[in-house]
Amino acid sequence: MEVASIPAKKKAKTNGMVVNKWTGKVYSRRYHEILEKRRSLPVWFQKDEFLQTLRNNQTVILVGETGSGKTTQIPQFVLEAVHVEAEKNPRKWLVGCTQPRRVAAMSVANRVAEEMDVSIGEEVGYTVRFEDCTSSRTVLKYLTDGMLLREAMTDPLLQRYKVIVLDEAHERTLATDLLFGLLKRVLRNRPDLKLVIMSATLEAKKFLEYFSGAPLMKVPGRLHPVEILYTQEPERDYLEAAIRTVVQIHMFEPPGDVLVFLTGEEEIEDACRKIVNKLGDQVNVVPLYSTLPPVMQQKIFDPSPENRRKVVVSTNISETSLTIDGIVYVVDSGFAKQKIYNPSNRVESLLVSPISQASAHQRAGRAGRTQPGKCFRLYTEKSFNHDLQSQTYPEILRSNLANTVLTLTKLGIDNLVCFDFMDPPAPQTLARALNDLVYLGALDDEGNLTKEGEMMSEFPLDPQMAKMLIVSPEFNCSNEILSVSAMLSVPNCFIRPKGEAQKEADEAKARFGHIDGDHLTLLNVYHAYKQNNEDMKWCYENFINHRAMKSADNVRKQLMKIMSKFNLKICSSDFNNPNYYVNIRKALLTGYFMQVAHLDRTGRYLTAKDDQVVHLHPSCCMDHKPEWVIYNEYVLTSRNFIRTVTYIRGEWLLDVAPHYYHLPNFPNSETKRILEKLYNKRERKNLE
DNA sequence: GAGCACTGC
Repeated sequence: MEVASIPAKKKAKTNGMVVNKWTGKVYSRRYHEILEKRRSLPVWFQKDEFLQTLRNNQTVILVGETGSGKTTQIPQFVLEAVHVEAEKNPRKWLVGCTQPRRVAAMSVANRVAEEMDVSIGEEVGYTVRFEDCTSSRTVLKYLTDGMLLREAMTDPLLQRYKVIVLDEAHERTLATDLLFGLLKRVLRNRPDLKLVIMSATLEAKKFLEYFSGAPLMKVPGRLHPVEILYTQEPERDYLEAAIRTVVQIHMFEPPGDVLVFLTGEEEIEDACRKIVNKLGDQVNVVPLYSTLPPVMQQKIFDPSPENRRKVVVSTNISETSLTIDGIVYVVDSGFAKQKIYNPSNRVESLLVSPISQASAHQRAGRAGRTQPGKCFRLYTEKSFNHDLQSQTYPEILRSNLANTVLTLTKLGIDNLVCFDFMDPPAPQTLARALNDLVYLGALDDEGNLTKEGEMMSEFPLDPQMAKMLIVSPEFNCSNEILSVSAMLSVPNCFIRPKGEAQKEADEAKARFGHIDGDHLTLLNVYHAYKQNNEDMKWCYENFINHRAMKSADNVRKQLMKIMSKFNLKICSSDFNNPNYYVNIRKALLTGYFMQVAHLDRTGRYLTAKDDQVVHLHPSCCMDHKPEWVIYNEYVLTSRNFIRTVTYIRGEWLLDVAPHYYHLPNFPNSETKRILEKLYNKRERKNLE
């Protein structure tokens, strides 16, 4: 790359005005204004150093704290370098930059388009699920990490790209972790491809070892100093301590907004009430969590009336996804709800657990964005140093990997044990995932992808759901299974306000209720929504979340497209056919036969094979307890609940999943004895 | 008779 020649090219002028090499137009005034600001960003002081490093290495690791400008500037630097080379080589090359979140990919792309004085979707674009805002002119593309992984499925060597920038690598999302291993392989086969790993704080040593030989470049951030204050003694009750701290900040500290980190919706609402009880309208208290409607979320950005102090009580959402300016004080409870996966019973659950040191660091940083701040940690310094792990466990170690294994297999990784994971998952987790995929028919006994598995891997869904979609035409109900799948893929559509309207909401929900279960209830809701022309008012009157429905419709369209691609028939039984719902329930079971529970003689449900005692979730719409049910989710909270449950018949298990309900290798249990009876009954029938 | 940290394809 001829980095040195860049300034010369910039001198192309018309009437003394500098011309934008991308559009051939004279740069706007706005461009020059922004350029001035860009030049003061910390990364600009290391621009030449970065380009030099990139020229001499295939992989570069760049660590830059918040405010360094790396996400917007580095891809543009890369582009300059690549463009110089591309002029000699007319082949089309793309610079791709991944983000863990859709919103970030879209907003950063918009910002960079503005900085480059081009229209979004032209030279600079983005690709996220449901939206591809790029064109044949695009040279710089922001995309979600999951999207790049998808692209790798059809383009294993990522031939369209000349440079890939993996941003926010420290977050260690599942997709980013898979891309690490994948890209290492691709780099070996494509000496011309370059990779830039960008991260806030990271376990530098671990990254350097993993990308052996890659140089590490550090860029300072532009944060104001944040004073860290610990408690002298461990706090017994972090909620009470958090409220007390907010009151103290309000009474003794100079003006400035407060951000409190707690763990969940209920706790946050509770804390907000208590703070209001203590301080009344001296402060402006605002809750913040993901399920809050966007209008309410927007409230955190509104200036407080009469310059009152704002207190934002938030979940982890403001640690990564949302940035609130003007925060001067952070109160860190030291806890967050985190996903835990237990491979032995395949249960994912949310558990309130201590955060990592890296996470605590990130939280503290939120206090220093606009001026020097203070962070009150509700734990002791000793606890910080000795009890908190340095980094949060990467997601890959906390997830069910069935989908991951399917993706990797599709990507041509046939020996998972040899795959170069930065943190290899537990062998038991991988084994369980492989097993499940064999049961689902996605892999054969040798672990090779089957034709069906090939199709399943193309659906952006869990393998069970993909399976039920693929078989649904055989049950003449793919239309209905598409709708159910879409509804299961979006947030809960039922709104249940606290207080007086609750009863009304429950009655509204009951009107959609289907006697045979929740999956069919969801189908009823979807049908009613369409019959009422997707009307917002109708949703409001029926306590249905309009956003969720719109998003379900979107998902449904995407899934239908994939179905058509494989020539899977889109069909329905006649609604008056007595088997209309039977067919749907059988199709559901063909995907979810591993998530079945049986009612024992004492009136408890036991999961098939694992024999765990589970309870119907109170949100379940069935007014009776059928002998056999399938469930969509196993949730571990105050009790073991199964949620979204539908009635099935035991005999169907023998038809739909004889390999899974093969008795010789079934553990001894009441369920097994019942299954034996079913098999015997069937045999007698066959003999008659 | 209870809940959904947060993402993503």
